[in-house]
Amino acid sequence: MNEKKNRVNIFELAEETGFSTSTVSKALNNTGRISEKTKKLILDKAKEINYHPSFHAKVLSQKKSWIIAIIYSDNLGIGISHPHFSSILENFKQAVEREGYEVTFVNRNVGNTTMTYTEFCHNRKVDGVFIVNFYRLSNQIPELIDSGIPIVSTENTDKNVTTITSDDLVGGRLATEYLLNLGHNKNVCHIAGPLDSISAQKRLQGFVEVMNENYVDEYKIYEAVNYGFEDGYNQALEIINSEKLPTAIFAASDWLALGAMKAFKEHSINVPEDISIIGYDNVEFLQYTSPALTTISQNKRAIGETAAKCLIE
Amino acid sequence: MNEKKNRVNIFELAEETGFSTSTVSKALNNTGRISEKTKKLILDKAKEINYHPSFHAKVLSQKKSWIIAIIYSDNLGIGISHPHFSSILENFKQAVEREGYEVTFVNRNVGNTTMTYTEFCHNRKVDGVFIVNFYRLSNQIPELIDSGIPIVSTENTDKNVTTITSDDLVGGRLATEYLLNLGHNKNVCHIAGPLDSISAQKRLQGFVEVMNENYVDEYKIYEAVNYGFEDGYNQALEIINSEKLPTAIFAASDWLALGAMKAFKEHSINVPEDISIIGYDNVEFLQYTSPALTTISQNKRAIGETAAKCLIE
DNA sequence: ATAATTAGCGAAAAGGCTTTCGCAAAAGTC
DNA sequence: GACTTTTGCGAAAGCCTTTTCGCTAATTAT
Repeated sequence: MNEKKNRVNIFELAEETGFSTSTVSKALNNTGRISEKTKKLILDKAKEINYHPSFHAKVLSQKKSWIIAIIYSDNLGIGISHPHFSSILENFKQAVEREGYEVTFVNRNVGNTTMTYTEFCHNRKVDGVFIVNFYRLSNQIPELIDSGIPIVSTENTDKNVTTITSDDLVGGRLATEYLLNLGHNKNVCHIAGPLDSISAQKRLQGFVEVMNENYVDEYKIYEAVNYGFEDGYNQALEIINSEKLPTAIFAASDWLALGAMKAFKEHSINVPEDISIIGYDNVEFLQYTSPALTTISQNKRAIGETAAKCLIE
Repeated sequence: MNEKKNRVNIFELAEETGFSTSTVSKALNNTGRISEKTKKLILDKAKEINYHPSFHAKVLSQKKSWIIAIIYSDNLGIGISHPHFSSILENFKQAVEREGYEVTFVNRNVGNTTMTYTEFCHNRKVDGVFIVNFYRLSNQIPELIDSGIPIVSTENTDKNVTTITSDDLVGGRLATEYLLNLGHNKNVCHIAGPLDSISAQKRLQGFVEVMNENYVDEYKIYEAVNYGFEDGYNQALEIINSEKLPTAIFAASDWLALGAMKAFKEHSINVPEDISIIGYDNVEFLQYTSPALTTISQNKRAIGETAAKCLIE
């Protein structure tokens, strides 16, 4: 018995059972011509000697890696700990894991060289890519799309990429209708997200549509620099400095809403007594704070799972 | 020109440069006997034809995968989207990526078989394991420790595992001292975390120590079932039903604190007028809510980065 | 000028799996 | 019973690197 022997491999299993490696392989992968009897024999033995095919060898010889690459980039640099997207990601992860896949983050500076997204994906033989929360789209994305690797995205990336997103138009409408139903039929304002993002555009569109449909023309729109807390704060300051304080605000994200609330509080404007605010995204923890923020919920579970389903086909 | 050719591999690079594959390999890995001239020649060509060594082949032939496995398990089932741990994880990830490593989540049910942690790690040839927030320690952990794979953990796992954790004892003391300095020298209570966790024990210990040192003996301790929002809520109900309402509370986590606040609010007990609360963990978003929760901060960046450093050695 | 090192390089094996293809035996056809 | 088809299995090539070891050619030492 050699002490420093390597892990048990397919040859060992072949030897133990008396079959050839190819037969063993067929048994394990449930493929090719093989009798039930032989298969069972091999599988039993495999379990007995605790054999698991080497992951990397398998990837090398097949084309498939059972790995899905995550492309994630946010402006805040908080990565995985973003309350909204981490939740989408988690649900996505759970869904793909159920199908036998796993996720990895693309990391283009590996070893000494740096690769493009496409190079990374080919190099790793990843089976698919999930683009989530891409801050400003990289110019490498078109190349990635051309490469033919399946992609889904939470952002509107490209006409050729399946995009999973909650319906921002409907969401925008819902939020606005909520405010109208509260009785605010004048002096309503919308703090929009950065309007170069499709989602911000759609939410705004929903807002405007509902306003028009209800013949409300006294509304105002502010465009935030971004979706963050600070941005909400800044916009609120502008609002406070405007001639007439609105009675209701639809903020395009929960962070914007929170930031705005802080500004109002600092200026002794009470929410919701003096001004109503509705947010967007339904970041989980907000249900625990007070005053609880009314918010339009995006179903993160649905987004994550649908993305997974689409990718796996 | 064959159309359906595979990716450019080391043979191609060898052919292009006129050297053998072994020489090329040496050039790429900066190893073995090779002249500077040859090395440069090869590296230049590599860049030119856009060659990147196949990840999986490399892992297969070396022992190293440059992968670190994450073992994560929480009671809430929210995985990666846990506000506290995701932040630690993100910082850890960034730190190891800087060193050329990447992270993957261990997923024991892969393919058709299910593996133990150890099997998974060997199978993937992972170079290290980061255990973060392990809810109830699995009985597979000892086996993993024995396997010799480097491990660090955020939880007190085992005497043989390096554990990176903020100093809960000091934290517990700080929180308690804060309350004392506010003038609460009687009728203070502590909502402890589940006392089978070391961190809960330490925080409690800190509390008791400071109390004794200041000759305060009028304090009470409640043990929450877990660290969550609900648990805090439930404990607060108990507190409310007790004979005498405390004037200050040190909660062992921000969630506990938040849950408690909700209960108090429902019973028209105002925070901080009627009762002071301090939390623990410094979950980021809490700075955005109001009333802002005072909290003992755990430096998640430091934890993540230190863990990374320890693991890589 | 000769002997002893050293530097530079390549052939081949190892790492562990899948898959094609061919062959013999078993089964089915008339 | 002769002929075709199906079935079960194995040899060998492919996937892509790294690494050991031995062989020249170039240096250095004497």
